[in-house]
Amino acid sequence: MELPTAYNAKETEDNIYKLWEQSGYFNPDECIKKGVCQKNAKAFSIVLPPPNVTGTLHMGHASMLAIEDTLVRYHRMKGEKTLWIPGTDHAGIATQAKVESDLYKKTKETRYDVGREKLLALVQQFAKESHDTIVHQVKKMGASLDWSREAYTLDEPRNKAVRTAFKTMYDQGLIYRGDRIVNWDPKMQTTVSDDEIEWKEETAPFYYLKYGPFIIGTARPETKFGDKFVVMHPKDKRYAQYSHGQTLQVDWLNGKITATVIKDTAVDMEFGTGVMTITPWHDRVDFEIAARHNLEKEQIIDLKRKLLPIAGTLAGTHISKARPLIVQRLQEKGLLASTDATYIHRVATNSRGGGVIEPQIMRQWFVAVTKEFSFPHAGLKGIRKGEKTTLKKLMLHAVKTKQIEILPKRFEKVYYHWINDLRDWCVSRQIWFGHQIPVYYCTQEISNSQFPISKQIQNPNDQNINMFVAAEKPTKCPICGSCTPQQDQDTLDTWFSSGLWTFSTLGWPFDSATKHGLAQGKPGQQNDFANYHPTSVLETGYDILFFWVARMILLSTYLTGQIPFKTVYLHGLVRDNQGRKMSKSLGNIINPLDMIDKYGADATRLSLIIGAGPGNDLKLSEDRVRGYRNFTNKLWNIGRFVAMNAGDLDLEKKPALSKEDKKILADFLNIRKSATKHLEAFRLSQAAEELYHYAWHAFADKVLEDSKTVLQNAQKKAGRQFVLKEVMRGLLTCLHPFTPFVTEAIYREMPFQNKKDLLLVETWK
RNA sequence: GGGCGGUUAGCUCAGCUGAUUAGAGCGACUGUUUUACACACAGUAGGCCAUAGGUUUGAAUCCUAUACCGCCCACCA
Repeated sequence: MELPTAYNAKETEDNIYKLWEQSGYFNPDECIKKGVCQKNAKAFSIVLPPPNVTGTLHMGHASMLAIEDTLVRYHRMKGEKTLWIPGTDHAGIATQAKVESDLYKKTKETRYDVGREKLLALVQQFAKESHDTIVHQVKKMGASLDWSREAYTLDEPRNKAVRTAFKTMYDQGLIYRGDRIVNWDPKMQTTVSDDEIEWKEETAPFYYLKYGPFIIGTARPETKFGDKFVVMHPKDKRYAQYSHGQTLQVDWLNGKITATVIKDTAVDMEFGTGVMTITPWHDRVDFEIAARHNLEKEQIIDLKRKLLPIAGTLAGTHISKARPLIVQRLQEKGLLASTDATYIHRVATNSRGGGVIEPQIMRQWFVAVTKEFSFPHAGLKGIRKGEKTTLKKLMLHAVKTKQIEILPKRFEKVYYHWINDLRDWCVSRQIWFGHQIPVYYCTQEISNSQFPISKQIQNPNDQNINMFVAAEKPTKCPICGSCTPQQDQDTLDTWFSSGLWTFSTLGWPFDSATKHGLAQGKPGQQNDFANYHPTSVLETGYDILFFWVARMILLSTYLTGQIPFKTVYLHGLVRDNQGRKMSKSLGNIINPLDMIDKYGADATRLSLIIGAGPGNDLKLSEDRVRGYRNFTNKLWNIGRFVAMNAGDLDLEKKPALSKEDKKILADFLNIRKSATKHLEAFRLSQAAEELYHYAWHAFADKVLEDSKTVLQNAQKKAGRQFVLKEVMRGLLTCLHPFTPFVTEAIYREMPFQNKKDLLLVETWK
């Protein structure tokens, strides 16, 4: 057959992907059915970190897909029962923020203008389109995912898992409702978790104010109305004359107030004057000081950042307008001692497209990470059923006992450190797109109450609400027996549903009678959890170690009694060739689809694998991709040479091999052995590099060149032809996980004996 | 403030448990259109492996310190 002299990735790849999909081999059940995998073979499973349905894939996703697909293909070719589950993440705040911003740009309407139902319809529409784009891109990369098991963090089976998880944790007291200080985003009108905060540096005037005999400093004079407590370090000699609990009359913003002296070690004696007043409602550190001394807390700023009646004449004024007025008043009253205009401080913002965070004390739902409970499962190594533990301890336990290994190892330390400082996790959000909290209120008892629950902040001590938690929507109220209970309007943090990902995609929760998985909802796949959990590898970027990896460990160990995965492989960030983050504003984004279009998916994949170690950032340039495109072409021509020169070999009898022939075979076997070793140790880069080097500079440059003369010799010809075909077959097999398209395309043209229908399921010995 | 990582050819990086003439890719230069491939081939140039000490028969590799670059966490009113 006449083959073109240059490999054309663009014309080949989509057809090859179709062949793979049609073969069914991405689904391990099909592999078993068709006999390319044993039913009792060792399992290898990965859940794809679900991309957010907020737009399109970037190079980071491409790198993730390349790494995972390489591992998956390798293990599939090793004959393991291999499952890679695809899915997408609804990404609550991020997605809703994107749709809200698009809506506002288009029609100048806010979410409150269009209402919950219409906004959700818009979000779902956007999510659907985004999903389709993502799936298309994922396929373009050649990812061998089992699409028959595709999941979505917000679909019905996952919703069932979320409701069950919430209910289980609530029943054991690990989810509770509490009035605590949270990060409130006034722009998105929702709480956000500690991890979702991004600190931005800002220069703002810093004011020194006279507070009775003291000088206090602040960058936020608008919070100072209610300051009745003045705090200093108990060992500060400068203020030894003042004693804890002592009161003094102070002339303040709205006239005379009674101030109380508090001594607390949280005060830094070196900073400023060593004295500060506190605003417990709007500052975490102040909140903790107030909690320690049981001090009164007062709200100053409302949820829209407007001042409350405590501000007197300024009540109802937005703080951005109020601030200069307050400074002016301070000046008039002679309370302003001095101003430092060059003060640099850091402002907390919502990294998911929101605004400046205003801490607030609010009634929200929390996961208790330090509360003791008795462990409900048997089978988790090192913890007995009924043993007292905490969620924090579970998270530490799984890694400390080496049941979970984090690569690179140095991230284990980072992980421990993060857990040690972990506070209870606020899981309720006031956005509309997400899993609605499975909490219900009896409408008989709370007829005057307002929903959503966050609005009840005006009356935080109200304990009269009759509520209950249910995994299934109740038809009749179990409290009054007659009303239709109303569901809480809040939604859950998106990471709560992604934290269940390894098992919510494998059939959890189970029907207690049949032990069959319910979430999967497909007959024949009910044993997915038994077969594939814990998953083998969790591969993701190191930037979401805390957001996601830690939470999966928490939720999986607690809810299933199993670790979610055995190995965590953390890849680095893909940066531009100068080491800068890729961003729209810098205009340095390299789009994976562009690279695939120009150079092929194989070249794009190699450029993301070679030179990338776990945890290390990768600098990518178009030159690199072009270089690997050249390699795919080289490989194609190696294939052509072998097909042209060894095609007429008699397949029936094995010819005699010369010493050189044997050496060539042995050399290749060494390379394969080494590649195997590297892959088992997750050194993908090393494996790919050695194979690359062998194919080009050993097999092509030496063996093929030498063969040109050997093949002229009638005695030696058959032996050499045999060797060329053997090595070619092995080389295609070993390279297939890295460059699946071109190797599959060559394989189709090769005159091999007992060829499999696809290289995809050729055996890696 | 605490922690972590990096510093090897012009650029991007390998170099795993110490002994290599210190490597690869891209780029540069010279030559070659040879019937697998010019997206190629043959060759050339280019490195006191950040700095200073130490351990060792032997260090790019292990230890200590310093400098610079980067990242993460905490956060000071």
